[in-house]
Amino acid sequence: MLKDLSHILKTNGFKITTTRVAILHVFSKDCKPINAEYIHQNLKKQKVNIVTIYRTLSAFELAGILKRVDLQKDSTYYELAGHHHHHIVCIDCGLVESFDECDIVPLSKKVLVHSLKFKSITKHSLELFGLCKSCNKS
Amino acid sequence: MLKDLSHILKTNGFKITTTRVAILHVFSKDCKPINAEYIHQNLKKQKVNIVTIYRTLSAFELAGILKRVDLQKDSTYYELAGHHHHHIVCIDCGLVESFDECDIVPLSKKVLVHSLKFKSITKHSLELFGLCKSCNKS
DNA sequence: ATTTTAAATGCAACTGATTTGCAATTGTGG
DNA sequence: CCACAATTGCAAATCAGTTGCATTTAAAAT
Repeated sequence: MLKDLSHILKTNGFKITTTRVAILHVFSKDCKPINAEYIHQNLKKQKVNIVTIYRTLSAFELAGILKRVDLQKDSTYYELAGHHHHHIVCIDCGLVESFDECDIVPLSKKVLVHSLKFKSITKHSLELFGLCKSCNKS
Repeated sequence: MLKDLSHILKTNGFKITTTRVAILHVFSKDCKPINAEYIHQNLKKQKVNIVTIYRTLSAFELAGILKRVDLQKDSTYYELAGHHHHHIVCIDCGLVESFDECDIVPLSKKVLVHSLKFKSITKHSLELFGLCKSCNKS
């Protein structure tokens, strides 16, 4: 799997550094949206400066390796840019679950037809918010 | 119309201050999502401290007068909490247009049925991103 | 109309996330 | 193995937003 990760770096024109492989590893290990701070804490052995993590996240997003996810939290979350999906976020504890259902494309087309000012739609955000089963009890 | 605005304040248990009426006025004048900085600049005559604006925005959101809108910009945008709608945002110039179409409720229900961890869905975010007619030319 | 009181405001300082400048380090092609 | 550009770390800066506290003010009570 580590070979996979360096392959991602290579095909995107990045140098294969331990730091970047390790960062990618955190993403592929926990398959969920994470932020810079989370990565920082999960790299105890590496001791990577948080600035480097921020720079890496930006670079990876620009290259299309990572996708920014908008969870309406205080900081920016990213996940591996794999297949298209969305999230449900618990407004109480912050738990995140993914789902694949997405009917947005036909909606986008309809909206675009009615739109006065827009010519094209290239992406969308869609996140659901609610209470997870644990938090719903309280 | 100013009477309307003070009425909003009164029914929500706020004092009728010139500052707050003025802030509400900016929202009702330009019918689009705006941020603290925008309000600050559009209150030249009033000279309201930006801290006051931040506090007012929070209070109004809590009271349900304003709704937070997530446009994937650097700062937080709000608009008057009226009827349910969503936005298209130009990824080039930031232009925002609204639309009313929204099929999310049936989708939410389907997702909830399949969800392992969630018990209820209370709200959702949905914004479209693309190029407006001016920016599409370049 | 005047007093009283809690809400509203301004100012200054602070926080937390993220960015920038610059010098030191490290992959990688030649 | 060398040279050079990419990568990293460190310190300081930036930017949105928050907090503490003293002052002001709208509105309720007198």
